[in-house]
Amino acid sequence: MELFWRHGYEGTSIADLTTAMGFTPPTLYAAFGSKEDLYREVIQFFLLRSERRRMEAALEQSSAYAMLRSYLYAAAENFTDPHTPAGCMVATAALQCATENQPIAQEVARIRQQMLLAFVERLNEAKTSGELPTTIDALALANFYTAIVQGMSVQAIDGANTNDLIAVVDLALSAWPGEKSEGKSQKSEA
Amino acid sequence: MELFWRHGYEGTSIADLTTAMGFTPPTLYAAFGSKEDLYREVIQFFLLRSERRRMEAALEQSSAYAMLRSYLYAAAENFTDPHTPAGCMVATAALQCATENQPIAQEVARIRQQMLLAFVERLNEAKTSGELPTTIDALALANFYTAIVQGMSVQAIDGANTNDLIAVVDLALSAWPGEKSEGKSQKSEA
DNA sequence: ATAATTATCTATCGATCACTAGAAAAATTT
DNA sequence: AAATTTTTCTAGTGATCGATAGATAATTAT
Repeated sequence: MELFWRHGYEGTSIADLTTAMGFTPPTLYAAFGSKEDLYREVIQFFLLRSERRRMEAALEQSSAYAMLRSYLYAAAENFTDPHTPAGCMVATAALQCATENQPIAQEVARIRQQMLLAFVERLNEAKTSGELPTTIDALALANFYTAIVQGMSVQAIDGANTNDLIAVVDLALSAWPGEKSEGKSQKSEA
Repeated sequence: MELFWRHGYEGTSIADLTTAMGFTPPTLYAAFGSKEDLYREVIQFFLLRSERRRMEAALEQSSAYAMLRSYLYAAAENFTDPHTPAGCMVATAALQCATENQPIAQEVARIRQQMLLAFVERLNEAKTSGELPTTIDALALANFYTAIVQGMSVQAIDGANTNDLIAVVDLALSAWPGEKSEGKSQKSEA
């Protein structure tokens, strides 16, 4: 996971993987089938380990604003965690790749769309509950906060630290077009 | 340029390039030296053709807010221009690559930093002129709008259209912490 | 027209790509 | 302990990677 995270799908070779894991190619192929299968498995592992945890904690918040704040602060921390490669493994993964690897790019893009849709659903709930004006375009708002997450991933890869990203998050939250009600277990402001 | 733009540095092979250009490898090497040299030349061409034009038009605006609006609207259009590959060739390029291509990644990252610094300078001018409160953190604000640009590039690659990105831009502009004075040749609102 | 130069070709270089057949070793079962 | 199964290894597959030597064709200079 760390190799794919840091170098991407095309930038990581079978030799890199087997060297890092301490065995030879046949063992890798017996265990994972192919490089593509392994990458898909790694992405799923990453999602369970990082992304899903982040999203589930965020969705527990009682307001959509608090959900976004929770998610974005967690992203700011995780993208700059010194124990893992910088950035997000899906937010900015496989954006450009060779034609033969297009299926990989599409799969990662599909996961990004799912992340977006989770935001859209939560924002629509907020419109129903009255937290957001019904005139708000939930998809546009979700695209905006998703863009922030993707931009944060780029900047983390470029060397930004946690505080840099928190400053970006605070500015993004200032664009929130509804009441800024608190969630039930909000984090402290930075 | 189109091949590198669409498939990235690692995703584009010499065979891809020579086939598209209609000659053989020795011709390419006689003309450009190496794949790496060619890529650098392509990036410079891209900057002159797209990025610099966008930035110079934006910097002509008389207010920092109008500059940002000009730049972001131009990006929304350019990133989704059907005549060119989606997204930006530098904003989201070479984020993950093999160890041996790290120099390429660093060069593109350096260009991203220059783009950021141009924003920072303009925002500091805005603080001097009184357009922005002196309490504003220009670097943080520049990081925020740069993140938006990078996120827009990701979303353009994922299939977003111009209006999708304009909606993101409008939300980003709503976070502007100063007076929203108009530039001398502003574009119409969407 | 001939000579010199430039440009492009064919054919290939060694290295590395993802991947695998078949043998050897380790673990498990009887 | 012997037989079976599973795992991992050595050693290599053909394909493609970026890049090049040497021949040929096209252009330019004399």
